[in-house]
Amino acid sequence: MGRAPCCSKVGLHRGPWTAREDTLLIQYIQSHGEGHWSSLPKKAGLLRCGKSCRLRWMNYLRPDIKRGNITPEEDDLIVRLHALLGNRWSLIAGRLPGRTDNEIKNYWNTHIIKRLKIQKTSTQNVATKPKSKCVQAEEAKISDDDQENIGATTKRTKLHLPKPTRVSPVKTPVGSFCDGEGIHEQEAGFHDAEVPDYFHVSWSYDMKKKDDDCLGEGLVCGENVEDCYDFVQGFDPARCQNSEEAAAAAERVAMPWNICEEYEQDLKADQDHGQLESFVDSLLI
DNA sequence: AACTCACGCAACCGCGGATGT
DNA sequence: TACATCCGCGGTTGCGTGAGT
Repeated sequence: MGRAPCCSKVGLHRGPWTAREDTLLIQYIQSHGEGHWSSLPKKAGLLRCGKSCRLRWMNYLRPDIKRGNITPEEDDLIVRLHALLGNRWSLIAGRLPGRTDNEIKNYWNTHIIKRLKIQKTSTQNVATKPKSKCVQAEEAKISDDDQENIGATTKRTKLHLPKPTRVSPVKTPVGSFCDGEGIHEQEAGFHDAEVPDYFHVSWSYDMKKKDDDCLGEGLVCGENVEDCYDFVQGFDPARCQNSEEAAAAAERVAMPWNICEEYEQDLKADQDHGQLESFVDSLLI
């Protein structure tokens, strides 16, 4: 497995981009399109490495990038998606049109973590209404992060979670969903006794490439049953308090809930894993 | 006015999967 | 099959800037 040499090793420019460099990159991509990043700098007349060009384009120069502050709606969606997906910033960004993974990652690390820490502190000092388990889950993650950061100050270690892949073993599921009141266990909806293999079809970058808005992936392709269930229940308009909230939830993730119903009917009606595998595949095409 | 400090964000780094030869 | 290269990702760094003293 090789690795492209970094800029410093081949004497290329580093650091902030100049207006001239931006112009060269924009002009080249406008006339030749994205891609072939390794050869792009030379062709475009840039003394940058391909990775740097790609990063600059993806995170800053792309015309479809949304500028301005993260809205409360986007903030809420980031928190929800992070509870489901963890630090998979590119997947989270995929649900926020115009936002980049880098931007969301920065926003999370600066604004949201700080806010959740403040919430944690305030709720520790004042015992009031029981805290949402969603918030608790995020706080637990943050505490873990703190521990990792403590270690990182003495020795920088990197943890690379395995990329999700298609797996087949059937796990014992624990139905749960997360709403404003917390995580609810064993609620009606999914079936706890039997979980077909296809339920464990994981998030996959390949699948995602087939269709960025492939809604089947969120419905049936979570890393595990909990993820699927959280995702579905967390955004299910049918479980919102009123029609306005439901419409907003549906619009926010642009998710056709008839697929969910169809899926559940299918689950009840047919335990043939082969047929259901095909059903899942059909959703992913 | 000068200095310090904390914060936000753009950019870099290294890893590993995907793809090509 | 083995190796090289490309590409995209998440983690991290470091600089610019504004607030506070």
